[in-house]
Amino acid sequence: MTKCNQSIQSFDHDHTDCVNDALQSAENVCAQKGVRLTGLRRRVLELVWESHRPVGAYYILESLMKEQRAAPPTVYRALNFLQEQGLVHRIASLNAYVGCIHPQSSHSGQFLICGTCQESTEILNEKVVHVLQETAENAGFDVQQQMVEIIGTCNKCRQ
Amino acid sequence: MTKCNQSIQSFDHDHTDCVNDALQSAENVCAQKGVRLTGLRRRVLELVWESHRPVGAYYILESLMKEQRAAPPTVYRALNFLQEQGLVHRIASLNAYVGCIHPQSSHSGQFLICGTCQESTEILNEKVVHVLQETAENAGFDVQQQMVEIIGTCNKCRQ
DNA sequence: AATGCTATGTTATAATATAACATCTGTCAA
DNA sequence: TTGACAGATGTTATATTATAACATAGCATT
Repeated sequence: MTKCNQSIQSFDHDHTDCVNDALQSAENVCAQKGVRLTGLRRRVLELVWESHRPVGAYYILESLMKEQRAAPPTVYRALNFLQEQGLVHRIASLNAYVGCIHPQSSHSGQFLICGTCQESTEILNEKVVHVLQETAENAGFDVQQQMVEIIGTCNKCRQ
Repeated sequence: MTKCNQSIQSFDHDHTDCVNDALQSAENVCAQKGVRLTGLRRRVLELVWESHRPVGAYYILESLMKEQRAAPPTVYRALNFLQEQGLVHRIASLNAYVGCIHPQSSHSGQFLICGTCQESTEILNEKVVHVLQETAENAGFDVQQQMVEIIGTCNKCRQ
């Protein structure tokens, strides 16, 4: 069975597996880094992963409020933690969050974002990473993070 | 005298020239496209250009309010127009706007954004444009816009 | 148990952006 | 010249996204 790529194969696999894999992977990453994946943080990560689309903080908040008392800072703090650990990415052009598909390797996210269905596919083009790094270096610029967001229409929606 | 690059040479040139050039260029672009660069739009563009940093919509609003009655939609509509005409870019990671340094040629913006001084330098690396285009195409994705924002520390601030 | 650190709760508010509808202004046809 | 239309702007209200500031709880170490 194909693995979830946060979008491309949305409907041809059992997404529960993807969520579980992501959570297990997160446990490992956090254990290795010596940081605490608390119940709350774990649950927020799960909520992010359950959606095939990038989800807004307030959407997560609503889901969370069905289970417990929660306010915006609750969610934002969890999301910030998850971002810092490389477990989720924030997509700036959508003000939304999406699970990272390879949290083991540190990297900046590159995304194909469909304006029609809102699904987002994370890609990782090393060539782009390097060229951008090089360009920045030539300008004496020290890179901390690369944000690449490509907005357009996905294959499914073009048909 | 060097020309303004929205940041790199901030303090070694007469920025008034840059602003004037940008406004003149905008007039030409709009005339050519048959769209109206009204007084308001022109003034908003000028305010964007006057700053060497990307400016927020509410900053522009405040400036504008010193001269005339204005409300958020006034500013957002002008900014949207300017974006559509390729005269300004919106930097998603800052929720801020910056004048485009080559509005004649249509393109997506690539930016080096300094986290220390907030200055942003627009770059245009064709290689990146092409590689991203290619990557997207291979996924059957139709690109409408490329957003590249590199966050880090600029040369000046590293010293 | 006392201490201190991290995480979470709670309240309020800041910052960014848009909806919806009213009015004005310029253009062009009759 | 006028009136009819379209596009631009004004106006009011509100939606959406995010953080500040301070209080409390939970856990680890001594």
